[in-house]
Amino acid sequence: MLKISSLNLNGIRAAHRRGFKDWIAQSNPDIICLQELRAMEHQVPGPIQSLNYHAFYHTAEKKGYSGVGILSREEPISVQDGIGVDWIDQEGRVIMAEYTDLTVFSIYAPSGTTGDARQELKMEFLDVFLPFAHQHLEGDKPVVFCGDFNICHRPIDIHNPKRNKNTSGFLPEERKWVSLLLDTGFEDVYRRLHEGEPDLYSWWSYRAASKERNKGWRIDYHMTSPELLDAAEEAVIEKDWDLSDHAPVTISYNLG
Amino acid sequence: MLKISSLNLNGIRAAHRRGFKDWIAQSNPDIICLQELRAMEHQVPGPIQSLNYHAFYHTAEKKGYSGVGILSREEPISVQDGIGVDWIDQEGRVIMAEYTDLTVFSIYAPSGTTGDARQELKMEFLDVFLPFAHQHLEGDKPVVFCGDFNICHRPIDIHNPKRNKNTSGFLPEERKWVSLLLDTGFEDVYRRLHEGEPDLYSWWSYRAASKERNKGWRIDYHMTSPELLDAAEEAVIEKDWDLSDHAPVTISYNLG
DNA sequence: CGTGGGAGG
DNA sequence: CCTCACACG
Repeated sequence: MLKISSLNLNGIRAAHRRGFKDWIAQSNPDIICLQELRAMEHQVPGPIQSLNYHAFYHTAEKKGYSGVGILSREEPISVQDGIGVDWIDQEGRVIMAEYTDLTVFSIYAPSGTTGDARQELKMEFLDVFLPFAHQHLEGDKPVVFCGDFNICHRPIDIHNPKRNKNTSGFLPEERKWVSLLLDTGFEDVYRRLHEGEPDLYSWWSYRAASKERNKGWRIDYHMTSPELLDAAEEAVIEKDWDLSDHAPVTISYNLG
Repeated sequence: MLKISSLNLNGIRAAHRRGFKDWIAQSNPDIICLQELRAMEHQVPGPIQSLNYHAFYHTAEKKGYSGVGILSREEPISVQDGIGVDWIDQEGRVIMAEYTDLTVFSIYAPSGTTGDARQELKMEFLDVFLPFAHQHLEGDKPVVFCGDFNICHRPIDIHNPKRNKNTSGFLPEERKWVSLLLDTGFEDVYRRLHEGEPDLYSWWSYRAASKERNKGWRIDYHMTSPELLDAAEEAVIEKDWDLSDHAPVTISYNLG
């Protein structure tokens, strides 16, 4: 069994203070895909650097901003940063680690909530991501794109679909993009293992006590090649931990 | 008896969180001279605005920076902001409240620790302050200039005089300025009531656990006209409170 | 509401 | 070390 977690940390230093190490000790994933490090590699807290994981980070040029990483018990065969577009790679939004049996990505799509300019860049990221993802889907290894896509797919994935239909993260063109991804070979494994179940979210605003009222969004995904859906045995959102405004999305894959 | 306190708050909002109201309730000064409000008047916490004091503030134009104020149980006859020099008055460093029996100032001298340019402005402030103070000394009412002068007068007023002899706040020209003030009619009342007593400080750096080791500086003063020295009965630095990096300097005057 | 940076102390 | 303003989410 291979346990893979995806977690937007909202600052690896803050998450460390909130018990990131305790969560690792308890949940014990084989691979952890991290987003929003909000730190340079040398700023990662020592206790996290000392964990018994191989660690790879792709940080943003801007300090305290974005950044992705992958931790894994097994040493990867190769690691690759970025997607090949300058502005995206300067923001530290894509990292890949290739293992013997599968390839893993940690993905952090831009947020569009701060204005039109950023929303346009978000759509540009999605446009660039789609062929990039397909190219890796056509490789001969199973592949999983874990991460914060900053999009809710369907009304069931958001606590208030009506009120948010014009909100970045739940816009028709964003939702269509996820549908397209799923119609062209990818599987939203968490949802496939929880079809029709409402109130399952991975992010809650820090405002207005959203989490205790479970007013959330499901914007963190494992987007996989088909064989990983078949391999998936359990998918959980670990919302009892308060590591950040996101919860870890953890899926156990039986790679046989 | 008239109890007057001087306190650099290092942010009135932070001081409020640290128990400013509790200190007032317990110490119960008649007049409180405040420095470093680091807030606009509308940002002063409601519970402080609701205290049974008349409150007057002279804030800086720059947000979150400097600012002085006077709280008093008695309503002043008049209040005056500033010293008549634009850059000083834009920084909110001087406020006066005139009462029936005395005139009270709250003073916040610039810090020179951030570089030569600010050190020069500090000296300019001191140059402007001296004739301003003397002009009020020659009025017919007792006068007290309470505040953070950002200068230690003598070796006894600082925990490490040798190491700090070239540090802003303990420079020869700054120390001479205080001597000049005291040689031309003003009294450092706290020191006069504690002649020769070492280890009495009003400020401790937040770094290196300075306060618990009492590695401090005495930079907060009541500088008074001579009749107020005669009236002074008790002078205490209330260092048991942790309201900011400064402690209240509280003196009880018997105005007969 | 919360994180991180940076100025100012 | 601490406070505040600001950018970003």
